[in-house]
Amino acid sequence: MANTPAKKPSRIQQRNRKRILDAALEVFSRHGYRGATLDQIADEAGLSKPNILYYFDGKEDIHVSLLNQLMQTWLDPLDAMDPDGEPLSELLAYVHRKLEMSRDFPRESRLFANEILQGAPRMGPHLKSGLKPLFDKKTALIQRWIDAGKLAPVDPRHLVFSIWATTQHYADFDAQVRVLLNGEKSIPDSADSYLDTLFRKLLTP
Amino acid sequence: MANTPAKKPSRIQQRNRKRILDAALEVFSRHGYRGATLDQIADEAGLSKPNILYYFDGKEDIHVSLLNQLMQTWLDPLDAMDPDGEPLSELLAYVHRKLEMSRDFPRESRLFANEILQGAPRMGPHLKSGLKPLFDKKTALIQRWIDAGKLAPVDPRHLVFSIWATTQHYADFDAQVRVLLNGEKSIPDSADSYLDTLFRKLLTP
DNA sequence: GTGGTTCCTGACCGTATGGTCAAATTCAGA
DNA sequence: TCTGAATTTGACCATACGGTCAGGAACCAC
Repeated sequence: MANTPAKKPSRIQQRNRKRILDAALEVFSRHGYRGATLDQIADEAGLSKPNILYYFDGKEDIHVSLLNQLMQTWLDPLDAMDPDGEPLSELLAYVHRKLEMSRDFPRESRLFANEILQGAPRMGPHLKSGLKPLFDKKTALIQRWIDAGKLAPVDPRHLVFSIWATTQHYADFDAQVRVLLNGEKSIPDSADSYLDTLFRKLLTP
Repeated sequence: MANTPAKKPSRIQQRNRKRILDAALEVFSRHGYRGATLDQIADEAGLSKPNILYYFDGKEDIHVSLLNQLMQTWLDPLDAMDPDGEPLSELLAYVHRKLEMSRDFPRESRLFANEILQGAPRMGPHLKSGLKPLFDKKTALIQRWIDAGKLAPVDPRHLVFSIWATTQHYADFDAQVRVLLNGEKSIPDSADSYLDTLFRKLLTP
C-alpha cells in the first residue's frame, strides 16, 4: 500500500511521509538503527505509532527509504565534478562542497556512517549499484587528469577516500571534535583552509 | 564485588573476564551498544548469561570496562611522538603507527567510532580527562616545531584530525572500502605510501 | 575427606519494543 | 449534505532483552 504507490500520493500522504522521514533521520542518526525506536520517531514526528505503520511497512522500511532518498544527495557533489573543468580546482571544489555538506547535513552523514559501521547490512546492494559505478567513473577521470600531467601522481582511490574521511570526520566525530576544540562549533572556518592546503599541496604537479 | 576487586582476582576470574571482554569487543564493535545483546556476548564467550552477570554488573559495565581498557592502547601511538625526535619523521611515523592500528585492531576502532557517533554518551568524561590533555600537549608540541621552522605552517589541531580521519577510515568504513576496492583487503599496502605522500607534502617546510 | 568459598546455571520476571486490528474520525468528491 | 475512501487511534499482542535468584557444582585449603 504505502509501499507501492501505484497512484499519486495525496497531500496528506506527502506531508506525513515527509514528517516521518524527517523525524526518523533525527532519531536514526542520533541512536543508530537498533537504538532508535518507533515510539521515538512517532513522538518526534508528532504522530501516533500505528499511524506511522500506516505509512510505512515497518521500522526497516523507514530506514531503507531514508537511505535511498539520501544516497542521491550524498553522491551529487562527486557527480558534479566536471571532466572538462580545470582538474585542480574541480577537486578542491569537491573538497569544499563535501565539507559544506558535513556542515549542513551532519545527520545525514552520521546516518550513513552508522550504516557502514555496522557493515552496511541494509545498504550493501546500494553501494554496489549506486556508489561503485560513480566511484569507478570518477577515479578513472582523476587518473586521466594525472596521466595528462594536470595533477601530481597519486592513487585516485585513496585520494577519494581521504577526501571523504577528512571532510566527514567533522560531522561523524562531532562529539570528539567539540571536546577537543573547547566546545567551539565543530567545523570552524579554519577547517576549510586547512583542507584546501592539504589537498592543494598533494595534487599540485 | 566483581566491580571492586579489593583482593587479587583468581585465575578463573582473570580468564573469564578476559573471555567476556573479548567477546564483548567483537559484538559491540559489530552491532553498537544498543545492537549488542547479552545473549550474543554470552554465546560468543562460551558462557551462560547469568555467569556473565556474575563477573560484570551489567551490559553497561562491560561496555565501560572495554572503553577504559582500550583508551590507553588507543592513545599510545600519539603519546609516543617524541619531542626530541626529528619533527617530520615523528609525524610520519605516527601516521604509520595509526594506520597499523587500523589494520591490527579494526574492532577497537569501530568500538570507539560507534561510541563517538552516538555522542559519546558513556565516554564524554574520558575524552575530557584522557584524550583532551594529550591532544593539547601534542598540538602544542607540533606548534613549537612549526614555530622553529621544522614543519610547514598548518593548524596542528586540524592536522591531527586529518591523521585520525584518514587512518581510521579504513577500519571504520571497511564495508564501503571493501566494495569499492572489489573485495580486496581493505587496507592495501598502497594506503601506506599514499598517506606518507599526503602528509609529507603537507608538512615539508 | 570435609567445610567453606567461589563459580555456574535453569527457571523466571518486568519492561520495552515492533507490530496488529477493529473501530472511530476526517476528508474529498458528487 | 451525503457517502465511500482515506486517515487516525486506543487497546492489544508476541517477542526479545536485561536482569534476578535460589540452589547446585566445582574448587581449595585444611
